[in-house]
Formats: sequence, structure tokens, C-alpha cells
Amino acid sequence: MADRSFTTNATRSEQLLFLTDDQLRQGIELMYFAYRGFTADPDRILEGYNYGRAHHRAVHFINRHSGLTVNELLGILGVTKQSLNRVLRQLVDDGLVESRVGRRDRRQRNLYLTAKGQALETELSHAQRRRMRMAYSNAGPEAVAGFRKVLENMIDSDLRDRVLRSLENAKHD
Amino acid sequence: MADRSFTTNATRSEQLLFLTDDQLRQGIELMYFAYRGFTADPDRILEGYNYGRAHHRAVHFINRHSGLTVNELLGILGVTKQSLNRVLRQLVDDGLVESRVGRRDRRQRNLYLTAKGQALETELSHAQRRRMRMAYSNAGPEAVAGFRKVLENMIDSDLRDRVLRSLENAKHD
DNA sequence: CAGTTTATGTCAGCCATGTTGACATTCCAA
DNA sequence: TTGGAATGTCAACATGGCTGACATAAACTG
Repeated sequence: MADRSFTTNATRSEQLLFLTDDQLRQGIELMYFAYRGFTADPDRILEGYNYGRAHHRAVHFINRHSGLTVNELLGILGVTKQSLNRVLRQLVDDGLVESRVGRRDRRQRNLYLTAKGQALETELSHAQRRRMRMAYSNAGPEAVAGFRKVLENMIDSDLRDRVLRSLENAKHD
Repeated sequence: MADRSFTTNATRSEQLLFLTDDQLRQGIELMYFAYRGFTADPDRILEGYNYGRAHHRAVHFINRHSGLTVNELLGILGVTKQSLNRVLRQLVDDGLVESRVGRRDRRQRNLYLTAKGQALETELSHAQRRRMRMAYSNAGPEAVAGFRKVLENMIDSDLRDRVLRSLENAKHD
């Protein structure tokens, strides 16, 4: 580790100052409050549809990786198949998600958003992106780069591996 | 589509590129995965105590603002009193939190962590700070500044106002 | 002082979303 | 052909949100 571009001419104590327990605790609270903001807009929208965050997550990842299988989605979300199935069944019943028998492996189900599903995704994503855009543009590009850098390092490495493995397979569509 | 180097001498179009829908969507996913990392360690610890995130949050804020009232805590957490009460009752029964009758206003209850409560807070906070410290030190101080800047802007302004109002009052202890 | 409001606690029930365990079906692959 | 993988489903349970109703004590107000 050591020299990951701490600024040019800072003393050692200045270099370490951003790692005080108090700074870290502030970061923790910030993360907590920001995440609430992050989910606030979609949550409001979802209420109107009688859906919850679980539905949002499913719709989000089916959109991002159209045609992914149930197992891959399970790997990304990290929930049990029973839990996911409840949500997925609703989405299929309501005509937001289509579940097609796999061509290569007919045991698998490839998941796609219908037009209706895409409409919901657009609505949710639009609201969330609007807030994100605001935060980004108020903070500026350099801040965004830092934001990304810190968050990247906060991700659980086991989770990252599992997700990457799931997404590697997801080269359908 | 361009690279991610928002360094010094970017053209105007490069400067705006960080607001692309795709960049925003990447930020959204990053936020989601990072938050899971953020809560992973405390969640594991809490399992052992048969507590959940709700207990963690209560313990966290009682520690940060020792002596705060139930109403103030409600304002910060943004849940109903019935929901908070369930958690708070357990913590009091288990001897982690002490609820003292207010001196100025005897209707109020001021909340304090007991030694046992502080021990749990320390354990949880230690794990969470360790991950935070890792993320911070891998990313470097400039990134941390940017991280904070973006998150500040992501917080819901209504929430911010409500929390600040709650904390203004919380000048006990 | 009487009446109202505030702060807190509690009961009961509902909902969303997570969990385990068990079991059925279909289909791939050795 | 047989074992295991991918999926779906049922049942039961836990957590932590919610609403509504109600109780008590204390403060405030006219």
C-alpha cells in the first residue's frame, strides 16, 4: 500500500489525518444518510405500484443484463431462490418480466423486461439518475472520481467475485 | 466512449461526460454494492447477538448523541415510535441502553449506553471503521474528499433538515 | 384549576422481504 | 440410465417497517 498518491507536500500527520476515528465515523453516517436519499425517490414511486425495493432490484438487473438466468440473478442479488421467486412471479404475472426457456440449456429461464417492464424501469431509473446527476454535477468531476474510488474499495471482495462470476456467464442476449 | 480520466486539462465535452446516463447508472450500481459491503461486517456480528440493523442504528446514534430523547432519535431514524420502541425495549431489557427520566422535562426519556451497550457499539463500530479505513486509505485523501462531497449532495434535503433540527435540540449530556 | 397538548409506552394486526426445509419437475451430462 | 443441476413451489418463521387505538404522566395554557 503506502504511496497511493497522497498529495505532494503534506506532512505524515496530515497524510494520516483523514483516517481518524472521527473522520471514519462521519463517513459512516454520511454513507447511511446518503443511501436513504439514494433510495428515497424510487421508494416513493414503487409505493404507487405496490412494489418494493426487491422488485426494483430485479427490474434493474434484468434491464442491465437482459436475458440473464434466474441463477445468475440469484448470484447478483445474494438472496434465496424462494425469496427471489416470490418477487419474480409477481413481475411475470403482472406482465413486466418475460421468462423464456433457455435455448442452449432448456432447464434455464432467461429473463427479459417486457415493454411494460421497461416503462417501469425507465421511471425508476430516471428518478434515481436525476438525484445522482444532481449530486455529481454539484460535486464536480474530480469529486465523482473520488466517490467512485472509495466505493469500489468498500465493496465486499467475496461479493464482487460472485457478481463478476455471475455476469461473466451472462453473455446472452 | 472516452476514458475515465477526469484529470487536469479536459475539454468541455470531457468535463460533462461524467454525467452520461451510463456513468450515472454505474454510480447507482456502485452505490448499491458498496452499501452491501458497508453493512456486511456489522450484520455478521449482530447475528451472534440476535440483533438486527435496527438495533445497530439505535446504538450508533445513542452513542453519538448520548442523552438524546426518544423523540430526537425518532426524528433521526425516521421510523414510527412503535417500530423504534420494539427495538429500544429489547436494548433496555438486555441492559445495553439506559432510559433516564428527563430533568428539565420529566415526560422525556434521555437515552444512554451502558457499559455493555458501549461494548457492543465498539465491536460494531470497530468492524465498520476497519472497512471504511481500508477504503479510505486505498483511495487516498483526495478521493475521500470527493466521496464526501458527492454523498453530501445525495442526502435528501428534507431528511437533512429534520435530522439537523433533531440534533440541534440534542444538546444534553 | 380545568382542559389540552406533548412525550412516551404498549397492544394488536398487517405487509414486505428475508430465512430454512422439503419436495416435484425437467433436463443435461457422464 | 442415473445423478445432479436449474427451477418452481409450499409451508413456516423472523425482522422490522407500518397503522390504529388507547393509556399515562407531565407540561402548558387560558
